[in-house]
Amino acid sequence: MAKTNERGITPQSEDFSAWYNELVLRAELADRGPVRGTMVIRPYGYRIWELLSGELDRLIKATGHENAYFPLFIPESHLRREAEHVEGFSPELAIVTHAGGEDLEEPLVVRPTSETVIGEMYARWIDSYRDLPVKINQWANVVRWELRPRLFLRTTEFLWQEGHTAHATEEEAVAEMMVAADFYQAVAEGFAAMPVLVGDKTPSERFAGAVRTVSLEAMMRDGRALQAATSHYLGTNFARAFGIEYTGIDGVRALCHTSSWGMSTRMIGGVIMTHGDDRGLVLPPRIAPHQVVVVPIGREGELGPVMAAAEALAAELTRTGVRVHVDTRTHVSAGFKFNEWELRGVPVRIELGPRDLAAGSAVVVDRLTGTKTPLPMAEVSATMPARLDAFQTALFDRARDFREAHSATADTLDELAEATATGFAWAFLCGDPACEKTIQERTGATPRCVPRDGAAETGRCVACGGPASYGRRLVFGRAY
RNA sequence: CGGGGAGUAGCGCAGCUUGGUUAGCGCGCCUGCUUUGGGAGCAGGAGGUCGCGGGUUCGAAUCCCGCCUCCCCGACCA
Repeated sequence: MAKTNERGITPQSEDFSAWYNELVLRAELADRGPVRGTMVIRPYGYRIWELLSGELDRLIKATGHENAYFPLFIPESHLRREAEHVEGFSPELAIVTHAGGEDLEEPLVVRPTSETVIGEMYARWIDSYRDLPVKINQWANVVRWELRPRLFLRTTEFLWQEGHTAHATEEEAVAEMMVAADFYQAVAEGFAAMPVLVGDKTPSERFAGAVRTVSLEAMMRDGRALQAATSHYLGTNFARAFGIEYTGIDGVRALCHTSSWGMSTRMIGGVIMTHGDDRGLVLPPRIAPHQVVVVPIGREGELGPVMAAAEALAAELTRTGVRVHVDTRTHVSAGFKFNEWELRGVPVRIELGPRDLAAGSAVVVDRLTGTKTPLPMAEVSATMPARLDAFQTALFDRARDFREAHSATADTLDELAEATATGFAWAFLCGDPACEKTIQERTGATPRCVPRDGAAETGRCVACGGPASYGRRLVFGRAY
């Protein structure tokens, strides 16, 4: 365990996971629940989730999906209908065997995901090609029993959104999978300022029961990969298992092609590990609960006018659409507040004291650079939206530059091991799962995805030297 | 599940080896006064089933046995 004085947090370079744990707790994003692996999302963390999920919800609706809600409990027998699916999830299921004071006739599984219940219902609702496509999303909690929990990254219960669609053809279902991947990328890059590589999973990394899985992979500041969201083309696997069929225009009975896609509270963990530094969290303005915090400074006698000016400035900022918070606490010092709001990742701090009032100005402080800029009061709110936009862009650019600086092509296992020790490796793979296994055993890294933007290229498998599949290099990394 | 570490006040810890007053320290908390431009000061105060159960003993936070929980590192996962 790394040492830390009671005021600071363990530096990233000393112990990244200690840094992460301390930060989540100290910034009051979340706390551990009484049951191992469970998490309480505190108001500050939940607000981030609201901002993130609000944007995603808007995009989901804008692409023609409707929200609904399906039950938490799934009859165990239903889950068993899709063989690969059960097999994939069985080690992490929570099962209720006793309820209402009696043993249940049939155990109930607490949903680890809802393909099965939703499939069951779709089978009931879909009769004709005229009923298609069905495009439904739900916001829900799911439970996957975790052996090694981490707040936000891997908790036994987590919040997410799961979209489930049914289509007449493979082309439509695959296109749907890509629509979802696109809006996930828009949220990750445009709001979380987290650059992602989007592409197919290899068969061994695919979702249990899927024909294709597309994931978004981001690099954390310790060089490891985080899967930020996934989107699946399920083929007719679930349609066959649950009887999701329609009669076509030609009168022929056919199986639907389905898709599913999800983004979870893990994204918050990604934000923390993409942007945070040794002083604490750094939040992208678009998902920051407070984009600006005003810290009034002054002795008791002179605090009145300062507070009044702070409130007036805040009102002005609110009018320009900025989320602003005035820290009116009088029992902690100004210096304490500076440190605390830096720890909690507020993009811009405004210091306002008697000296500023006299000069008709305020001091604007940037969380990323620490730069303090005295500005005439009138300019503070006028320039704030642009300042926040620039901050958002700077965060994204910094994260992308970091990823590029920690990525390398690898044509041998040694090169792959070296690159993935600190970041990503781009390498060829033949497609044999045995080679993936070899690579993981030798380097700890796994293929994260086949980046859809990767340049077309051919070569030899980094593990066996055989001819490469996929027509391009895959990204490898050590995964969270 | 395997390996390592830890359970003592809200948080972080000392005390345990070598049993013995009323279990300490820092931070935080409460009250008052002074303070406030980078984690304020002084004074006073509150706060403890020493993880749980059993045992040894005149006497256990301390020694012995059993159990539970949490954290970290490895194999599966959004």
